[in-house]
Amino acid sequence: MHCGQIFRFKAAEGGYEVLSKDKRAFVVQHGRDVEVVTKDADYFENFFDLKRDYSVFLKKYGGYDFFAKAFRFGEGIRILNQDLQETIFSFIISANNNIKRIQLIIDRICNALGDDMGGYRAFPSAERLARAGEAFFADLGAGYRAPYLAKTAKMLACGFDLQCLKTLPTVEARKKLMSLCGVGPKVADCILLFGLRKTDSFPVDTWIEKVYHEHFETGLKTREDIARHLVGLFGEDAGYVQQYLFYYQRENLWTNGSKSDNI
DNA sequence: TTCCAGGAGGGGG
DNA sequence: CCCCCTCATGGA
Repeated sequence: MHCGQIFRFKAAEGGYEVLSKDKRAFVVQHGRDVEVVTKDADYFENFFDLKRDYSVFLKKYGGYDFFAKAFRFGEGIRILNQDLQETIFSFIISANNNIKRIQLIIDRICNALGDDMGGYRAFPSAERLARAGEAFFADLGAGYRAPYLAKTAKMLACGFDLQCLKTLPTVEARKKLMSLCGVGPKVADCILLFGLRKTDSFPVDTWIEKVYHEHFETGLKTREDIARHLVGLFGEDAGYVQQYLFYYQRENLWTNGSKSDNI
């Protein structure tokens, strides 16, 4: 839950309450197994990508020492299949922000505008977000992202074609996503990966930039170049590899306060 | 006080 | 195309 793909979850009943779109699940870990309790089993089976065998990534990339450690550390990670609109708004908010505050802002948006589902609230529609306007987002503490959110909500409510993105090649879908206000290269990559399952995407944020310079090579400078290089290296597996590396890097710097992991 | 967080938009060259 | 600056907000 803590690998930064999803922002609507909280501790509950010995595990977590997980919200996606207008649906809810409770997850509890028992040793190596995780129990998922929900009324929408099919939705969350797809959401958590439960049919895929993730051990193949260790077999393929275990030769990279840093990846092998990252995989074992983050074993159980899934690339989530999230609602596209929710993913778009969530990651616009994520720009130059920290996860705790991203969670807070999204929580406030749902509490203010989401349908009451009986015990929790749904993520509001683009139409409702568009009606709320820029001031609404500013009042919630979205900061300078408030106008981005308002503009993108308006675009999505006014017929921006999200449907075609699923069948579009990754490069084309990326270009189209970046025409949304507040969606640059990195945010687009997150939307491609978590909202459209384009796994030939490698979101490069400040943490992945550190990973790259510490464990790969240092030839490339811009995040765009690094992302392109890593997609070239891992292809359709790029998104999976990225997630293990991101989680490991971030969690280690948190708990140890230093990079204790150079190999 | 300064730095940092799952960066992006805008201007100028 | 590139480089540079600025943009809220809150915690460390």
